[in-house]
Formats: sequence, C-alpha cells, structure tokens
Amino acid sequence: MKLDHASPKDLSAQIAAAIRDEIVSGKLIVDARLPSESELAEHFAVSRPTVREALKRLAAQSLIRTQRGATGGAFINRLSFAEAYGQQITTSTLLLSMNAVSFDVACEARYALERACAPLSAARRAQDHLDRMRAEIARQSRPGLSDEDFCASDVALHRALVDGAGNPVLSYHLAGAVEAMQPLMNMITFTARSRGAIIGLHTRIVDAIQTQDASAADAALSELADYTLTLGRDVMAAHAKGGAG
Amino acid sequence: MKLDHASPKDLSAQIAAAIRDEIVSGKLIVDARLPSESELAEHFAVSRPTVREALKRLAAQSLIRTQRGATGGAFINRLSFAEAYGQQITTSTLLLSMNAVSFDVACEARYALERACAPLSAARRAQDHLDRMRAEIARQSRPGLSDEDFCASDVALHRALVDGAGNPVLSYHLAGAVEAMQPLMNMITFTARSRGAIIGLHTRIVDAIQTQDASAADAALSELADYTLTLGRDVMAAHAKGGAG
DNA sequence: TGCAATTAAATTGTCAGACAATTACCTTCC
DNA sequence: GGAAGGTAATTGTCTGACAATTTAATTGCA
Repeated sequence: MKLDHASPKDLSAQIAAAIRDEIVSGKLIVDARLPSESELAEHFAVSRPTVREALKRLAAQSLIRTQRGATGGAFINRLSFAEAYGQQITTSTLLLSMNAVSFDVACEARYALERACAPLSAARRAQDHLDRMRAEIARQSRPGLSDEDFCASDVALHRALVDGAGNPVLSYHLAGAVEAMQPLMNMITFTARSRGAIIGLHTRIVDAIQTQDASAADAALSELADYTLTLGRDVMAAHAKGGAG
Repeated sequence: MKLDHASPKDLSAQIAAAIRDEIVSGKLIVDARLPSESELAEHFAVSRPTVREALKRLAAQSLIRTQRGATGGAFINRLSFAEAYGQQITTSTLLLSMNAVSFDVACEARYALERACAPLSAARRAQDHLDRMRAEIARQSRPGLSDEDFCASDVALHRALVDGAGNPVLSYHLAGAVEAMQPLMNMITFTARSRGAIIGLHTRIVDAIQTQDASAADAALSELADYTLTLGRDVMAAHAKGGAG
C-alpha cells in the first residue's frame, strides 16, 4: 500500500493497482466499504481528485460501486456474470477489429469452442434453449430478412446453443467468441442459397441436440464451420481483389 | 455526443460511454488523437477534472493511452493480445471467486475448452510448446516441490498446450479459463500418489500431441478432467465436513 | 410516549483556478 | 549549419470550494 512518487506511472494508476491487488487477493471482500475519498487521499498522501481518478479506474472494471450520502462511499462490487459477459464481448470485439485478426483465425477459434459445448448441450438438452434455437431458425427462414438481421439471429442461435450447456462459466468464456464474430460475419452477403445451407445445418444441429446425439451435432457443427470458412474466404478474396484493383 | 446533466449517472460515466461507443463502432480509429482535455471539457460543457475521470475510465480498459507534452494527448490504443490476456485473467478470477462458483462447474468449463484445443495442438505440434510442456513435467516430478509450485507448473503446462494450437484468439479465450482455476486448485493437497497420476496423464497428453494422435490426447485429457474432478470433490467434501463440524 | 418534520452531518459529484512536469517546435546565436 | 535555449501546448497534480444526496439525530407536537 505504498506509492512511488518518482515513478513514471500516474499516481492514480498506482493507487488503483494497489486497491485492485487487495481485491483480487481477497483482502478486501465483497460489499466491504473502502475508506472515504478524503481518508484515502490522506493515507496515500495525494489529493482527492487523484484518488477519484483511481476509483474511476476501478469503477470502469466493475470492481467497485459508489454511493452518495452519509453512509455512502465506495464498495467492493460483486462481479456479476452479466457484467462479465459485457466486458468480455467488448474486449473480444475490439481485439479482433483492432488487430486485423483474419476471418480464418477467428472462425477457427469460435467453432472449436462451440464444439466443446455441443456435447454438454446435447446431454442436458434444456427445453427453453431448444425453443430459442427453433425460433431463431424460423426467423432466419423469413423472406426479406436483411443480412444484418440474419447475422444477429445466427449469433442468437449460437448463444442459445452455448447457454444450453448449462454452465455459466462456459457461457461467459464463449460470449466473446460468438459475439465478436458478428462484425466479421456482417461483411458477408448471404445469398438465398447460402442461407438455405446454413439453415439446414442449424436444423441438423438442433435436431441432434434434441435427440441427444452428440456426435451428429458435432458433425453438423464441423460442416457449418467449414461452410462458414468458405463463405468468409470468398468475401475476403473479393475484398482483396476490389481493394487491389 | 450529448450528455444528460439531469441523469442519475455520473457525467464522467456518460462521457466515457460516449467516447467508448465511438471507439467500438470504429468512428475513432487506432492511434487517432482525442481533443485535449480542455477542448473536451468545453465540448461537453463540464470541467476538466470531470473529463479526466472519464478518460481514466477508458484508460483502465486500455482503450486509450495518454502522453504528456506539446504533441501529447489521449490516443486510441490498439488493444494488444497481452493486455487482453491480462484483463481476461483478472475478470475470470474475480468472477469465480466472488460468485462462489463450484469446483465442478469451473473444472468442467476448463477441460471442455481445453479439449477443443488439443486436436489443433496435435495437428500443428510446435516444437517450442512441446519443449515447454516437457520442462513443466520435469518440474512437477521434482521432490520437495510445494503444492503451490506444483499448481503453477500445472497451469504453465496447460497454457503451453493451449498456445500450441497456434491460434492467438483461442489462447486469449482460454487464458482466463486456465488461470482462474489456480486459486481453486491451490486448495487441493497433492499427495505423492496423486502427483504421480497427474504427471502420468500429462506425459500421455504430450506424447499424444507429439505423435499427432488427437484422439489419444483427447482421451488422456478426459481422464485428467475426471481425476481432477475427483480430487476437487474430495477436498470440497472435507471442507464442508470441517466447516460443519 | 410516539411519531412526524426538520436539521445536521457525512460523503460523493462537480467546478474553478493554479502550478508543475514534460515534450515538440521555433528562434537565436555562434 | 548546428547547437543551445526559449516558448507553447498538454497532461499530471493540488487546493479550496460548493452542490447533491443520503442517513441519522434532534426537535416539536399530539
């Protein structure tokens, strides 16, 4: 809990790191109240605005929440699955878009992870997730659906597939992998033919899960992975050609 | 780019959200420079400290970096894989510890995801990753190794296995799943017998990857998952008994 | 006594202004 | 022409103050 006033790093970053370490290590437990900003300022021998900047850093990561008033203050926040999902999706999306990750690599990662979920989804076969997937397939079959909506429905179906595994930790890890693909998928123009092929594979996947046939689900997912990869490669090739010409 | 001064949310949170949206949507591209703090303050009609709190929120998520001096300012940061790994591990660890995720659930998620990597690792079989895994196995066999070091070596071996898939996106997603298990694994007391069993399975996994036998690797991983689950359940049962008695 | 309204206190949120530290650029002098 | 120094721009930090919000205590009244 000591700072280096001569360090090249910001004081607020050092303070945030010190408090974060105490949270991660478990010294500060959930719902515990941090000292007031004035007390923290005195403790670290800095001004209140500097402390505030540090607290905002922690708030940005959902590590603390603040409350005004007499009994207010900063409290250690219980990181909910919903918040973690959101952070995961944001980070994954930015990671892919900013580092020019190729369609191939992102696609391979996504389907490898999804195939890990399929056996669990098949074994547990929750009715509501099956219903969600059927509903998305119905939506994908609607004529006049835009490519963007088709992609959104595709993502929703795959999210249902993942959630069907009944393991929230798995859902958390997969959330980013599935959602971050959407911007890449949105670059694809889906013909009636390709939509039909995808819907057919989606149906095979859901059928297999319903009958708890894990290997059939895996086979269909594998085909879907290959097919998606083909579509993506065509688009990327066309883009490269258009960009060069 | 407008704020609601009557909103219950902090102004700094609103400003951060506005800028974050522009980054995620791609309107602000990598290495672009934001207006200076004074200009932002004028634009949003708030004071500079408020703008600074907003910028610190973004800095906490590695979305921007700041630089002092005449040509300094806040720049859109390219989210590196290394930074994303770190965030992923922190979030995953906190998610597990704060939500009292059971050993079973965390373990299931971890091994399901790892088994998704094994076929790719076997197919690509990078020498340096094989070497890393062999080195960790050697370390695990050393007498006098503490349980904590044994766990750390276990994590390192599995990280090498995951990295061996040669897909950085996959490594990113798996980083949290593998690392976040360490605190849970640290609760286990490893007997000489159990260490031997684990080392044996590790050896089988590495051998299988070296010979590019994906199914053998999967089988060994599956056994390791079952064995780890058994160890964990014993510990949890003992803890529950001790806690109740 | 019991209850409601008011007041006080504590805490975060925001603002204004100032100075320090750092860095790039320009000017001046040799 | 090159090097030294000065200047401007920008972030980092500090001080002090006031506003908004919430809880707790206090007071007044029936």
